[in-house]
Amino acid sequence: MDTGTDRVVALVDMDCFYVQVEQRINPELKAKPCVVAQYKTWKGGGIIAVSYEARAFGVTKNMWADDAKKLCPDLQVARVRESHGKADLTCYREASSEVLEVMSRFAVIERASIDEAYMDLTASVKQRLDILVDKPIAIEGLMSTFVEGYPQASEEEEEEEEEEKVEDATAPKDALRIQGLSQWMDSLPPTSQRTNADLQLAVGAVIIEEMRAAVEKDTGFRCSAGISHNKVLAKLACGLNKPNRQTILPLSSVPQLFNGLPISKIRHLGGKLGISISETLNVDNIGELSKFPLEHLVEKFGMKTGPWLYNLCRGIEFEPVKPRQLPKSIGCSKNFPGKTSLDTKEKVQYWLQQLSLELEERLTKDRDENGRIAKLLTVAVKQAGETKTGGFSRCCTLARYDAERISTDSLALIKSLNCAGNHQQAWSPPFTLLHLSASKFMDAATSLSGGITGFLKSDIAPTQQKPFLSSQVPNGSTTQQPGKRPGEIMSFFQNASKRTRQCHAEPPEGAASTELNNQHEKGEDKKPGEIMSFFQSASKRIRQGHAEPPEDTATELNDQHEKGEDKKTGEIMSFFQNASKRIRQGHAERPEDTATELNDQHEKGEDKSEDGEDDRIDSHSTIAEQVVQTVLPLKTQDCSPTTIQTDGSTHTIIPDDPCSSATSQADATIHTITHGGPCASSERSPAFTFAPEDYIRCDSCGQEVLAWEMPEHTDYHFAQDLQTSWSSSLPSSSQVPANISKANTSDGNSQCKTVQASRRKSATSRTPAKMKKPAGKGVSIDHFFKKS
DNA sequence: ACGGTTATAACT
DNA sequence: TAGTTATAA
Repeated sequence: MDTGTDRVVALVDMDCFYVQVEQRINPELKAKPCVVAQYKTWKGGGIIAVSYEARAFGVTKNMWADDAKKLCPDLQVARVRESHGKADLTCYREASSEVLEVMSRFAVIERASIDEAYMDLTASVKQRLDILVDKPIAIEGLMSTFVEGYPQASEEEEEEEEEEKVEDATAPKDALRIQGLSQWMDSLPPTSQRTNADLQLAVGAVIIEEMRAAVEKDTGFRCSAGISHNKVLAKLACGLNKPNRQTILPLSSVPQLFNGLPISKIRHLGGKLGISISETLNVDNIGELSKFPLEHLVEKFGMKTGPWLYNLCRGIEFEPVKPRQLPKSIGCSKNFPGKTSLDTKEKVQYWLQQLSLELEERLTKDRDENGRIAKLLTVAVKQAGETKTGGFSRCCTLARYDAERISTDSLALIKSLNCAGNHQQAWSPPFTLLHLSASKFMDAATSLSGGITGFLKSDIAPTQQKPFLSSQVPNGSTTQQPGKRPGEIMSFFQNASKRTRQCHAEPPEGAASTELNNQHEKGEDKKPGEIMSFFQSASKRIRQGHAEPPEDTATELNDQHEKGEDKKTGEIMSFFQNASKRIRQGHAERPEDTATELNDQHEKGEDKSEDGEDDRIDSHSTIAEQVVQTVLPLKTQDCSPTTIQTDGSTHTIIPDDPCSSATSQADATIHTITHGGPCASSERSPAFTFAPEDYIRCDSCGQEVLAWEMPEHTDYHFAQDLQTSWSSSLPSSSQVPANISKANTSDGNSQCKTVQASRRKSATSRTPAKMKKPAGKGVSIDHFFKKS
C-alpha cells in the first residue's frame, strides 16, 4: 500500500511575522509584549499579529488594541502603514520575499501565504544522503528539533506521567526534547539505507535546521517548521513546538497524535467541513475516522473528499508541493463597516481610485520584478446588510496597468448595483467592502510573442478582425509560459517593418488631409529603426535590472533615438532572447499558441452570453499594449489633454486612450477621414466617402479604419501605449474626482462607450501624480519620433 | 466594527 | 469553459 512516505515535505511558518518585521524596523520592540495593529480610531485598531511575550498576557489576534492594553498595560503597539487611505502591507510582503528567497536556496518552495511556505525536500534529502555516504546523522545538526511522539513513555512510566510533567518549565523542556530526539535517532537505520522513511525525515530536518539558520542570518527572522511526509502532517507538526523550533512527525507517531486530536486542528478541517464531519459521523478526533470504510466516507463526503479523508486519518496525503514562489493574484481591499459604508457615488469612485492606485503600483512592480502581466481584473464588493460571505464580483480584461483605467472599468462593472440610479449622487445599498484584484498572469515574453503572432496574422488577413471581447481572456496556464523562439520574433519585426514601410509609401490620394495628418506628415517617415530604438532602450533597462528611470526618460529616449538612427536588430533580438530565457528557465509548461487561440475565439464570434444584462467591458487590448507593458516599465511625462473640434462638439482628449472616439492625433485623423464611414455617427455629413471594403475594424479600439491607414493607426496605438506605460496617471491629490460619468445610459451595447465617456471626462481633472509634466503643451509621443 | 489577502473546490 | 461563490487559512 502506498503510504506516501516516499516524500519529505516541510512547512515553514514565520513566528508572529508582522511583529518580527516591526521589531526589525524598530529594535526597541524586541523581546517585549508587542502587537501589530491596523488603524487606530476604532478601539485603538485591530490586532493582526501578537508576539509570544504578549500572548502570555492573553492578547490575541483579532482583539482590539484598546482591549489588549487592558490585559497588558505595557503592550507595545506597532501600526501598519497606511497609504491611499488604507492599510498597506507592502513592507511585510517585501520581508516575505526576502525570506522566500533564502528558502529557495534549499529547495523548491510553494508560497502558502505571506508567512508560510511548503517545501518538497525529497530531492534535497537524496542528494544529502549521497554526500553523507555512510556517516551517521549528527545530533548537533538538530539543535532545535523535536520528534513528535518521543521520548516514548515506557510501560512503567505511563502511570506517573501526569505528576512528572507539570513540574518545571523551560529547561527540562529541552532536556526532554534531546531525550526524545536521541531515542528516535537511535532507532534509525544507518545512512546507507537511503530509502528509509524516518532516515529521510531526519535528513530533511537537518536541511531545515540549516535553512532556518540561513533565514535568521540573512533576514533576522525566526521561524518554526514541521517536517513530515506530506503537507497536512508538516503543517500540523509545525504547530507543535512554536516558536523558533521545528518538529519531525514520523508516520509511526500519527496514530498516537491523531487519537485525541480534534478534527478542527487539521488543515482544511477547521471550518464547516470539519464540523460536518464530526456531526455526520459523530466523532470528535481525526483518529476515529479510520474506523469508517472508504465507501462510507465517499458516500458521505464525495469522490474527492471521501478518499482524501480516508487516507488523511491514517496520516496519508498526496497533495503535491507546487513549485510557486509568487502569488497567483495581486489584490487590495478595504472594509467600510457600519457608519463608514460608502453611500455616495463619489465615495465609491474615490475609493476605487485609491485601490486602483495601489493596485497599479503593485502590478507595475510585479511586472518589473517578475516579468509577468496580469490579464484579468476582478472587482468585488459587499453591500450593507449582506451576510459575511455574501458578496458580488465581476471581472473584465485588465488591458493595462493604469490606475485610471482600472478605476473606471471597476466602476463600470459594479454600477448596476446602485439602486439609486446612475445619475444620482447617492449609492444604495451602500458598500461595506471594495476589493480589486488582478490575476491570470501571463508571462511577459509570451504575452509579447503571442501578441506578435496575432499581429502577423492581422498583417496577412487584416479584414475579419473583430473587436476583442472582454470575456476572451487569454488563457495562459496559471504559471509562466515559455517564450517563443527568437525566429518568430525576428520574423515579426521583419514583417512589421516591411509593412510599415509599405504603408507609408503610398497613401491614397486625398485620403488624408486634416490638420492631424499634416502634423503627422511633418514628422519624418517612421522607420522601423525608430521603433527599434524604443525596444533597445527598453531592453537595456530590463537587462540592467531597471527600477524607475531617474526622470528624464524622455530626453534619454530622444538622445538614444537620435544617435541610434540605424541600430541593428541584433540588439533587439538579444533582448527578446533574454526575455524568453528568463521565462524558460525554471518554468516548463504549455506549448500552445495563445495568439492563435485568441484569434480563434475572435472568429468564433460575439459574446456568448446573451441573456439579459452583461456588464462586461470590451478590452481593446492591443498587441502594442502588450509589447509596451512587457518591455517598458518606464514612466515619463504625462500629456496634456488636447482638444479638437469635431462637427461642432468639443472633445477633450486623453492622449493615452486609444479607445476614446477621439483620442490621439492618429485617432483624430481617423475620426476625420472616416466621416460618413461605417463607424461615423449618422448625423454627420460625410467629408469623404469610401467603400465599405476599404475599412478594417481596428482590433484595438474597434473603430473602422481605412485599410491604408491601419498601419499608422496601429503605430499610434503603440505610441500611445508607450506613453501610457510611462505616465502613470491619476491625481493622488484630488479628493473627489470630478469625473463622474454622466454619460451613461442603459442601452445595452454601449458599455464600452460609457466607460470611455467617463474616462474622457476624467481627463479634465487629471493632474500629474507620479511624474510632473511641464505646464502647457504636453509632450506627445510624436515628440520622440520627430527631430525637433 | 474579525482586516487584508490569497488559494482552491464547488457550483452554474 | 469561464466566471462566480463558498470555504479556509
